Amino acid sequence: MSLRYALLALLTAAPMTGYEASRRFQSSVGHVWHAPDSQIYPELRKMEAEGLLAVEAVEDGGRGEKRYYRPTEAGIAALKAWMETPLKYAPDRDPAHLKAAYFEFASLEAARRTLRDHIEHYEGLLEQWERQIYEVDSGTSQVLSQRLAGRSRAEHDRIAAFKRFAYEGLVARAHAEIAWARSGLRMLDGYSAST
Amino acid sequence: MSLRYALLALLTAAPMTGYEASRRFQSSVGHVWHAPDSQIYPELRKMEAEGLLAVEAVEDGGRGEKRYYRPTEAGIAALKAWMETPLKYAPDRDPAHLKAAYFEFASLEAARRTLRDHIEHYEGLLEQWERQIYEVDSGTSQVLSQRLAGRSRAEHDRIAAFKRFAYEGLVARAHAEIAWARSGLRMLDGYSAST
DNA sequence: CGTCTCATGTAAGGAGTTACATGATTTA
DNA sequence: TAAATCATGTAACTCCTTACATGAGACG
Repeated sequence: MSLRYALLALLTAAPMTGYEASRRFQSSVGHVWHAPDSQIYPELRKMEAEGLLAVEAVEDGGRGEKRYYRPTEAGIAALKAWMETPLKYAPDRDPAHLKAAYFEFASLEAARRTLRDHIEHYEGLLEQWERQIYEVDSGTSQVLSQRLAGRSRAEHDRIAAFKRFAYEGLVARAHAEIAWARSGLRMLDGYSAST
Repeated sequence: MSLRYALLALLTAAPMTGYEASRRFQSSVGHVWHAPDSQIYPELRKMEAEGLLAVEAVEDGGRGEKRYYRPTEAGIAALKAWMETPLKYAPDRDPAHLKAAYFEFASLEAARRTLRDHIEHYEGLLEQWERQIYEVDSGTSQVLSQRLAGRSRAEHDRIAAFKRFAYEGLVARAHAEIAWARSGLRMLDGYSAST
């Protein structure tokens, strides 16, 4: 259910075609809510049908038309309404911690490998998220610049601060995961030394 | 796909009926991989059909029979094989951080409320997870005691250490989430003071 | 001449959620 | 006598994943 709000939020920056939306999704909201093209296109259609998005069709030199999506007032209202309602937290489902809890069924090498993979995984994300923070700070994010166009200075700061805040949380999480996996590797070292 | 491994892991502690499995699931593996009854029963049947579980049916005084599930050798092998294969990480999909990134569409009160809810949510989980650690340390966990029955002392320590390790990771995560939300509340205080 | 990007999806299937169904027995 | 627990699920639905389809123009 969050996908539609992620899309609405993205489209408030500027009207876009489905293609643009799915490209930019990945470089902005997608860091916090992933969705593949195959989900984005149908969802845009559905939102159009429900009156949350308006479409402006533009001729595109012989090869059909481009469909620019833009949130309607109902769309903006839906986004705001979602913001006012409490979140539903998805129940915990974490394969890495599940595996770790049952490492007695794994070989020592496999256990080490999964922890190293965990570190690598979160280091990759960390890099992404830190780059996002950098882009917010330096104003190099295209989506964010569009979003800020025509807003007051005070709004700029708030909007950027919120993005920064969200990414900071993810960065902190990545650090916690990496620290955890490292402590696990140390624990495993204790067991390999004794056998 | 992890559900079946969570179930296999649970059933290695002792043979159980579907009902017992779904009760105990919630007080052990369920903290790390949630699943409702409606998913557990069919999955047990499927695993039985695939030869990963064996069933011993016991008469249950007039009202039918109880079906005790126990992992077969193939089941244990499947669990071990899963342990040796690298994890697939689910793409990021985090409604709390999504919301936070677009707080400009929320009222100040709603933003505060979502952060306070976030804190409350993770404080609840923290309590659960810390209780799990306590149960591991004090030997009060029934599932864990069954699992340890008939194993050597060295194995005891390892097995308990892995459980502890898994929960420590979750505890660390909860602390990180709480700290993040608190910092968000401070940020919002800055904005409410200035308006 | 082939691959990349633009531009738009469909189709099949698995995983998870929510709500409901049934009937016995134990506990308050 | 009502509610909780034991014991077992089914059914309908949404969400997400994976793989495939098509056809134009641009780039090397």
